[in-house]
Amino acid sequence: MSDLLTIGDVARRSGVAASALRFYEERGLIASDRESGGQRRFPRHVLRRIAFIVFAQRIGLSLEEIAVELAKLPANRAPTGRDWQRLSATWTSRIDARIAELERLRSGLTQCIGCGCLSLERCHLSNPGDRVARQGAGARYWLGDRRPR
Amino acid sequence: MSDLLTIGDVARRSGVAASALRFYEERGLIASDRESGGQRRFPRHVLRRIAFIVFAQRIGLSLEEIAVELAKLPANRAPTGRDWQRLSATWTSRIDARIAELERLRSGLTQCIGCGCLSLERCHLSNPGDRVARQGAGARYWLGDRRPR
DNA sequence: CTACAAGTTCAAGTGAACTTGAAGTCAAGC
DNA sequence: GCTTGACTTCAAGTTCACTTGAACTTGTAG
Repeated sequence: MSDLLTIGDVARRSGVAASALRFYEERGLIASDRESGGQRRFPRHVLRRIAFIVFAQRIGLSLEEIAVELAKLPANRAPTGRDWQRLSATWTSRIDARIAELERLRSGLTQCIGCGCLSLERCHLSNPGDRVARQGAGARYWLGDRRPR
Repeated sequence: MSDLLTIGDVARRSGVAASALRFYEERGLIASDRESGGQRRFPRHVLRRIAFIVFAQRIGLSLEEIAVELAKLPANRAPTGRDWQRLSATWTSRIDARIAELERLRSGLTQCIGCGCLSLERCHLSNPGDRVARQGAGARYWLGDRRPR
């Protein structure tokens, strides 16, 4: 197994479909060299980047947000453990916020829905806006979202 | 304010757009009577149902799943607090599972990504398949999903 | 050298959850 | 009785994150 991986290699090793990898490349989340014939050759460290993408999605970030984060990595040298940790630090708070929301929802579920306060504006389980359960275009101020404009 | 609400009333009171309410009705999540002229008139208790829908979405259920849950409510009488609580009981475990996953992700973020184990199959932060961060068609067995067929 | 698996691009399709627009009808206030 | 805002349906559009298909080219094993 050489130092450069074909798209098929990367797909097998990461569990991410080749079509998705091409899509990520198109969106600038990963990069590849090209062989003389035009085929992609990925440096091995792309696997780490892909792992990060998968993690981040699972946490609830959009590809666009992930791209922004990944852009913060140094372009000229291979990212160190410290680089990665700096990125992920931001997210810890995001995860915490989402956990807190889920805990609020859990108590709201047993308390509010059963008791009836849920039926109106009194029930403000606050804290909106993370993307995992992001607001559609419709505002839901039951959950603390701002009122629709 | 009478006992029957127009779609505009419901939209204002729930914060859910009228177009979304029509969509929910089409999908069988809520129901309405019609006036002679054909306009919708919603019984007041639909607000509770809508609150439930919004909650459930926030937790991560799809509309289809929510429809299944709501179908368990007694059709012939107004649901009691006990009815609602029976529904939401199922979800508590779901929320707990999602919280657990987020906690795993949080530690994975600081430990695995920094250290390098994330780069390959050794890193199995298990437990797949809730819908908030649901798997796309691409499998990601890094996160414990089954391998693609 | 040839077969054929694996790669390429580009356009179009998918599904979830809605929104938007067009074209028309209803209902409430004056 | 008329105006005006709220409502109706239906079809088509939107965003996200990909996948699928067609038509074609590369690269490797025998």
